[in-house]
Parts: sequence; structure tokens; C-alpha cells
Amino acid sequence: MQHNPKKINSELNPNVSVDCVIFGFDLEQLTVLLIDRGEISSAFGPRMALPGNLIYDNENLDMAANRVLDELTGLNNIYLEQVGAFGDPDRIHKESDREWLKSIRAEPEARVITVAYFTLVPMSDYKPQASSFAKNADWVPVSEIKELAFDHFEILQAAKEKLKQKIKIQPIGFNLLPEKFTLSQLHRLYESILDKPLDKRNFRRKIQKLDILTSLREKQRGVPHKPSLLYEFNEEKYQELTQTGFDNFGF
Amino acid sequence: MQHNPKKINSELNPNVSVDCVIFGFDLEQLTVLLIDRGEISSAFGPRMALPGNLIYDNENLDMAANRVLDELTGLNNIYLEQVGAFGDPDRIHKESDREWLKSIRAEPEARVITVAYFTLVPMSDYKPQASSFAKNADWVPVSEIKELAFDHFEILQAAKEKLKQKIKIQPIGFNLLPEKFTLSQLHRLYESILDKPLDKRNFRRKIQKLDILTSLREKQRGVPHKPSLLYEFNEEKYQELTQTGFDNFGF
DNA sequence: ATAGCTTTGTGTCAATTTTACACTATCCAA
DNA sequence: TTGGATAGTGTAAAATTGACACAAAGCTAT
Repeated sequence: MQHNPKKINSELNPNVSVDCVIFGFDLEQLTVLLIDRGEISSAFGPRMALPGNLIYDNENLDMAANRVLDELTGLNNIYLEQVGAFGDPDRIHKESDREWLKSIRAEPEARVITVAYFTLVPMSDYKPQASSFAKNADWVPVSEIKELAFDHFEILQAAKEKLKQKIKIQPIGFNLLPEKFTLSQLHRLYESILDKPLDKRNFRRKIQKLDILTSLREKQRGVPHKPSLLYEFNEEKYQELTQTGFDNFGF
Repeated sequence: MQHNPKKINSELNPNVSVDCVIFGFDLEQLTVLLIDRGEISSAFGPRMALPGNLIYDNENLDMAANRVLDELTGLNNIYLEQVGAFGDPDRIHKESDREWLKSIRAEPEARVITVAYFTLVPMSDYKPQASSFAKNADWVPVSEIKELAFDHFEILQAAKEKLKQKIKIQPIGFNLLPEKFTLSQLHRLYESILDKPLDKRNFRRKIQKLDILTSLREKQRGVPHKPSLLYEFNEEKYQELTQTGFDNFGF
């Protein structure tokens, strides 16, 4: 199910936009959902951009970010967090950028402040269709992204850093995994986000000691090797943990 | 030296403002520099507000925040960091708020997004004068603030939380202290920011082990008790430390 | 069916870090 | 000179971290 622009009767605010860094995890590495602006815009700048749009005057910033996410992927109830506001006066400097902005109904003359968000989606919940609504979106491994349109690369960096800090404090990584996952997958996830290797045994010991995972009596199927046990995140146990004032996972 | 509005020839952006949470430390507790909007505005809402203003179209967000700080206190080169963007459509709901906004040249009808910053100033560098430029500003202990105008209380909370997290990662606390300070003052500072007691001996041991302080051969003077040794923050030593990938002070 | 490939899952020991805790030293003021 | 206030210091037990290697389980190809 895809997209349905709401609030057509409200005014777009020409000065404020939101951009979303939509993180996914392909069980190997961290990825981001990018939009291909097509060959037209590519003459003078990178084709790939973060999804984003201007905000409506009757929605708050979080709502706008959720709307952008919903319009692109059809997903709701997704972990979402603000990264911050970006807005140099010369943020949009290329002719191609102006053209692109016109195409999404933005006023290319005005100075635009953008509020960046990052969201964590279980990648299995959204597979871009070649035929999906207008936009040409695709998952791209973070490590392969060297440039983006506008100031989006800078925004991506900031989002990665924020995610990195946040995961040391709250177990938000689970939002990137399917409901049932293996410890190895979780391990890989932490390594990709923290961008450093973590000793396997020490990682498992640390996670298990936290006691916020439910171990299922179920194994992986169809893998060409010893199948792993599956686990679920245990929200209740985590809430108990936070009651104690716990706010440091020590990575 | 006080204030001199620059960039008068540039346009104010009616949709975007910055607000500054200016933190100080009176050697006892964390404080914030607030503006008293006066009795006129107080009929329907709290008198005290964070300093802030609309941004000009030719300045970026950081510049705008620095300008607000400069106009109010005359201070430059101050530690400054973005907290985030705030902007519910109904952010400004009270009649008194609208009046107040008019008085600072803001367009009270328009929906305003505000970008919040926090700054850390050595409190001794700015003592509000009763006769200071127009605005009636004063240091208020954070613990005594129960409400603020607009959504400024919410912003303050966010700023406190950001500061708390940040100080666990970078030794920015020194920006709140005079150049020469005692370990007890630093200790108190960390306690106020983290909002929890820290064992004196353990704190001192931890700080000293980091080896980012220069111990001066100089003592406190005029205190009615055993005078403390004075220390300076050693920027070079800290830079060395970060080279090692260090990013966790373990509080 | 077997051999080989791949990933899972596990324990220990040494080093480091954390926590809890109490008394003497030094200066000022009365 | 005494009393009041804060500075400054050490240790022992407990917890955490970091480094490290091999057998078990399932799949695949022969």
C-alpha cells in the first residue's frame, strides 16, 4: 500500500522542509533508502538524495517526517528521531537543484531550513518496487555512499553519528531487525553502527547479561551451516532495566 | 560592550527563529540566563523566556545563535551547540505571546519554527547590569525553573539532556568554569549537570587519571577553610587523548 | 554416506575499573 | 587558641573487560 498525500487543503511552508535518513540493515551492513533524482538533475550534481519535502503549516515537525516516510514507503509507527536543523543560506546552490526543487513544488528562490530525521525500519518491511510510486527509491549500503545532492551527505554523517551515540544509551537497534533474529545478526548490526569490530564472545556475554532478550525455542532454517537460535527483544524487561536508572550499554 | 544589531539590510525570515539556552555555573549549581518579558506579557503566561530572535536570510543557524548571544551579553567565541528544531503549529497560542512577538518584530500570525541552541559561558564573564540594553536578563538556577514562556520549558529540558549526554563524551564542562578552578568546583559542576551525586574520591581519581588537567602551583585565596589547589584545562593533552579514539568519560 | 564448508556457541584467566568508605591537614574567623 | 569548613588522600572487595580456540551442527557437493 502506497502513499496518499494528505492535507492538500493546507499550505506548504516555503521555508521549512524535513529530510529523512531512513536506515535499514540487510543483515550484513547498514543501508539507507535513497531517491534517484534521475539523469535530468544529475548534470551538475549527485543523483541520489535523501527523501524529504516541505512541511505543511498545520503539521508539526515529527508529523511531517512521518508523512515523508509514509508517502515513500507506506510505513507507519516507525522509530523516528530528530537529528537537527540544517540551513546555510547557500544550501541550494546548483541550477540542477533548483529544477529539482520546482518539481516537488518547492519555491527554489526562498531560503530553506531543513530539519533532518533518522528512522529505523526493518528492511524486510519495505522492498522498493521498480514500479513504485513515481520516485525511484533504493537501499544503498552506507559504506558505499560517497556523495549526495544538496547538503544531504553532511546530514547523513550527522545522522550516523547520532545513531551511534544513541545506540550506546538505548537498545534501539532492534528496530532495524526482524522480530526474530539471531545474536550474530545483532552482533553484526552493532558492529556496523559503531563502525568497529566487537569480540564475539564478549558481545554475547554483555547482551545476555542485560537480560532484555527472550530466547525462543526455535532455530534458523535453510542456512547452509549450523542454524542459530532465534531471539526476540523483550520490551518489558528493558523497561524494568531503565527503572533502575540504567542508561549506558557500555559500547 | 553591548550589542549592535548587524545585518539590518538583510531580511528577517518570518518563519524561523533561534532560541538560546545560555548555561552558566555559579560554582554551586547550574544556571540559565533568562529574559524577563515584564508584567505586560505576564497576564496570561510566564514572564521568563529564553533569549531568541528571528534569523536573517543571509546568516546560517549557528551565526544567528551567536548573534543572539552577542546581542544579549556581548560575548563571542562561546561554546555553542544545536539542540534541535521545535515547531508545533500551535506553538504560540496565547494572546500575550503574540504581543510579545510583535515587540521583537516577529510576525505573530506566521507559524514559527525555532532552532534551539545551548551555550556554555563562564558565568564570571557576564554579570547582567540592571541598566543593560533594554532586555532584563538574569541568571536563574536551573533547579528553580518550573515554567517558561512559549515552549521554552520543553526546550530547556531538551538542552539539559543534551548537555548531560555530551559531557559524558567530551569535557565541555570547562567552558562553564573560570580558567583556573578547583577540583571541588569541577566535581560540583559534574554533579549538577548529571544530576546525581558522585563520590568525591572516585571523581578525583577518575579525572586525574585522564591527565587533561594542568595542576598550577597556586592556591585559592580568601576562602574560610583550607584553600584548594587550582587547575587549568589542558587542551593539548585532551587532543592527544582523542587521538586514541577515546570518547567515553564513563560517568 | 561421507567429506568438507560454514557459522554457532561456549569458558577462563589476567588486567582493569568500579565502588564504598573515614580521617587528617590547612586555612580563616572568632 | 579554638572551632568551623573544606581539601586531600588510600585500600580492599567486587565487577567488568579483553584476549583467546575449539567442538558441534547443519548444509552441499561428490
